Amino acid sequence: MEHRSKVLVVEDDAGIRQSLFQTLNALGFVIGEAGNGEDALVRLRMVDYDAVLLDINMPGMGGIETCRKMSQQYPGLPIIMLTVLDEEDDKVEALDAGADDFVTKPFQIRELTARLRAAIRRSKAVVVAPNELIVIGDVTLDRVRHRVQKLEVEIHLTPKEFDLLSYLMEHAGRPAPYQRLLTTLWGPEYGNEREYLRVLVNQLRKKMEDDPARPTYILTESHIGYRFRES
Amino acid sequence: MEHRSKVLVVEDDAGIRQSLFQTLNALGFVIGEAGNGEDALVRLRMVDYDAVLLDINMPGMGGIETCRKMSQQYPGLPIIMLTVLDEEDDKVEALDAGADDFVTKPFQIRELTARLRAAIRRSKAVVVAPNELIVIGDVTLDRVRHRVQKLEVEIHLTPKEFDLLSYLMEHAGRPAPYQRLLTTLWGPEYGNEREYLRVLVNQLRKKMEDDPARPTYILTESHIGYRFRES
DNA sequence: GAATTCCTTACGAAATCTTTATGATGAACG
DNA sequence: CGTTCATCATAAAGATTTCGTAAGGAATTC
Repeated sequence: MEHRSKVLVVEDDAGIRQSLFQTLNALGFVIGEAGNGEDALVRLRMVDYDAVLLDINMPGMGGIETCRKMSQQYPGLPIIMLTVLDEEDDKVEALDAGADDFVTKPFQIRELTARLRAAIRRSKAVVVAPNELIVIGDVTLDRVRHRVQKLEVEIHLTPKEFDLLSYLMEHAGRPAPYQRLLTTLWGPEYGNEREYLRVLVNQLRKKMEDDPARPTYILTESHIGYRFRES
Repeated sequence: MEHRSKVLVVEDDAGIRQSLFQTLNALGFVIGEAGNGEDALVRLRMVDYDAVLLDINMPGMGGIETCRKMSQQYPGLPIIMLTVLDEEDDKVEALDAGADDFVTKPFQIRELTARLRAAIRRSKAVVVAPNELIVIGDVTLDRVRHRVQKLEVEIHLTPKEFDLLSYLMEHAGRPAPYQRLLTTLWGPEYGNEREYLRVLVNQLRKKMEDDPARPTYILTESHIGYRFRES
């Protein structure tokens, strides 16, 4: 079930590469390795990676140049660069070359994975947006046919309920503030009518949550709004 | 390889200035000197310094006033003030005037350079990574998803708690004065209600510190405010 | 006109925020 | 060296806001 993200590690130091391989592999990532930029580009042509971990200091085609080529050839591919402390100027260049984020060596593996996951999540989110089909967990929302299914079973929603769910699922993972929900659902002049929202959420939960009192899909962010759980 | 940082030392006492010059120069900094505030501002126009070391007690335009002018004219320029022991009010004023950090005289050169380097690193990092993910130690704060994790496990925070942590982590390493925290969290009319802040900090510590009585993340700067530890 | 959808109100429960009180800590002072 | 005073930490109670839920009526659709 759980989709293991594929990450390409590009690093000339075989020791670091090895250690990254072991650690990330143990954490559930599928790792590909490359010792230089050219090699990395070849591997990208063969395998569909979810992200690239790229050392900025490499002999031959350097990290910056590799980064530029990658982001040209594979726009949207998350690239995280490994930089050394106090070489902040490199980062500006790297950003320009299309890097998404940085981790400075020596790094904590926790920070690395956190940024890696965040970058992958972001890249996926972009794909979802123009898509007419959103699938999260057991729930499938078809924006074209205006239909919602949970575990292959159709759930009948009223138009307002559908719009709410649609908005929440599109922004799954991040809280949707009351105000935004109200204005997108009812119009700009409605901004304070939270009661409407409460009632609507309640109806929606009754239709799609196993236990409306203990929701697992539509979660409430107290004082802020609501958010759909992510994947 | 290592880019030597340029630091402007502003200090009226020629002896201290001289000694700072020698020490910092030996440690790899490129030093510019100014004997008063006016002179310092002139030099800033000519050279692109990475940081300023500014004595708070100076004849003519005092350190505070100089600091205010500098941070207005060069926002983002790290300013570290040299204060004398037990002049807490000066420190608050200095922070308010735009200083990043301070070192109390008499100081250890080690502490001075540590703060100096930290301030420079921070200033560069801000330009480079306007990131929604802040990772410090075991704590990860995601501003987009409005979530905080410590060691991969989620910590539930109320909105106020989140805002406080968010501000502290964003400014990690430098002291956040009461006043600023109060006005950013409660609004401009709140400036003296330190009790609120104390209680809020206490709640936050209970949720994220291993031992709230001996905090390692949210440190208190006596008479000044609070400071999130850096990396 | 029957069914569906939507709007509106109401109220107990829960979460969050504010306020007060008390003990601990540490610096200032005689 | 003990006292005084201010700040800080902490707990706990009280006030306020927000949430969930049911229910009734208006508007709309079929």
